[in-house]
Amino acid sequence: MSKLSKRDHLVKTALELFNKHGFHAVGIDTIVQKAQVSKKTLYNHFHSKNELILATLRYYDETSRNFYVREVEKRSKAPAEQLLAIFDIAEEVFNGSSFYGCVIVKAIGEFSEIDEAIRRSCEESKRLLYEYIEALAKKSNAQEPESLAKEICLLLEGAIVMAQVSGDSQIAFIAKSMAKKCIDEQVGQTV
Amino acid sequence: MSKLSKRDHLVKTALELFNKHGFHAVGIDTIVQKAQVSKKTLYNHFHSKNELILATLRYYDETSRNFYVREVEKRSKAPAEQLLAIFDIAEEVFNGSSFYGCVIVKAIGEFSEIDEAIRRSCEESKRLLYEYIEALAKKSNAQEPESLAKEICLLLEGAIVMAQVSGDSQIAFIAKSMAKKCIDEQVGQTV
DNA sequence: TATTGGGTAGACAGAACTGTCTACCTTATG
DNA sequence: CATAAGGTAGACAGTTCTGTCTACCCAATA
Repeated sequence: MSKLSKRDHLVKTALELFNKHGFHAVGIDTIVQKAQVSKKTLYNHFHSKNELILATLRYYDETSRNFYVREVEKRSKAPAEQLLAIFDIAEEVFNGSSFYGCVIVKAIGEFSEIDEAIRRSCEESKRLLYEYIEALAKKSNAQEPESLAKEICLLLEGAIVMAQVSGDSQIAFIAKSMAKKCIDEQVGQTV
Repeated sequence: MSKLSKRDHLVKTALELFNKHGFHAVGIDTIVQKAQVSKKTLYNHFHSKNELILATLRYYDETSRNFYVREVEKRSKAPAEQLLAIFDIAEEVFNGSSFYGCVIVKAIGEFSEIDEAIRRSCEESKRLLYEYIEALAKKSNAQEPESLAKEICLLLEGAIVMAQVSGDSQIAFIAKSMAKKCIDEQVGQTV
């Protein structure tokens, strides 16, 4: 019980720090200090920093995708509209205080040529996101759901980078209007 | 003369390493070893690692944007087609052996909350890219060139991330077809 | 030839980071 | 109460990193 919550707390704290400052820039000492946990405890739960990073990425992957899925279903029941809702949610994320770009992309940037396990975990994460979007595309009876899903993913990734660089969360709505055109083309004037 | 070329060589080597492994992951020792230059020489030219990073980003910004501008002009004279050519060039870049995602995005991810000068340099770099695209959009008589330029930038950034994660350079052509729709909408069936 | 500038190699100091380990504390339970 | 599990604080070893500095070398030039 307390074991799980300590571990969980460590992962959450680490995610916050990694997300903000990057993975190499944040040391173990900083993490345990911020998490109010002893170094021993951290190394009881994780054999190494890279293992903590992996756990952090898995945690982010799950909570972040869960969040999107939940919010999407909250906003609409029509699959085509759900695809569009993704961008409304993204805008709110961009606007939030803990947005520093995509932590998965950050991890790939720092580890793709250094740690194979981290690289794979990141690919998996992006693949799962794609599959979720593809499933929505199929449900909305798109003519070429794979193609539409790639387009939506591309728009989402583009919006994330633009929002990170410019700080303008409204870019999400530009991406949304572009997504609408892609969807309409394949589904035929839904919204 | 030899001074300039040493400096230049250092910057090129550093860019290669930073691009591949990230900025924090690459140490000064690695750079001087790979560049076949003594540590003293490096610190004669740059006061600190961060200054070397700044020079590296400036160098990348110039050469990379120059490369795009040159290639674009080589491929077409019509501004609307030039906007599309950007994605053909991007595909070739993605396919190249030295593509590891956008080094500017990588730098923002590692330094945006750590080093203000680096952050500003990255923003400037992306701004200059945007302005180049906006200029092309204006030349192609787009109804809303700012809006079109944002769309093209978004598609380009999205394609870079997707290519980096999936390793599939063909994503550039998906972005290109999406860009074509955006352009046609504002310019009126050009290509 | 003598000198000077700019290079090399690399030792070194000092800081920071990862990971280990000891010594102590707290809390739940038999 | 006694004990055991799991926590804390933090010293410590060993490595690595940044940045400095010394000692030497080579090539061009007065």
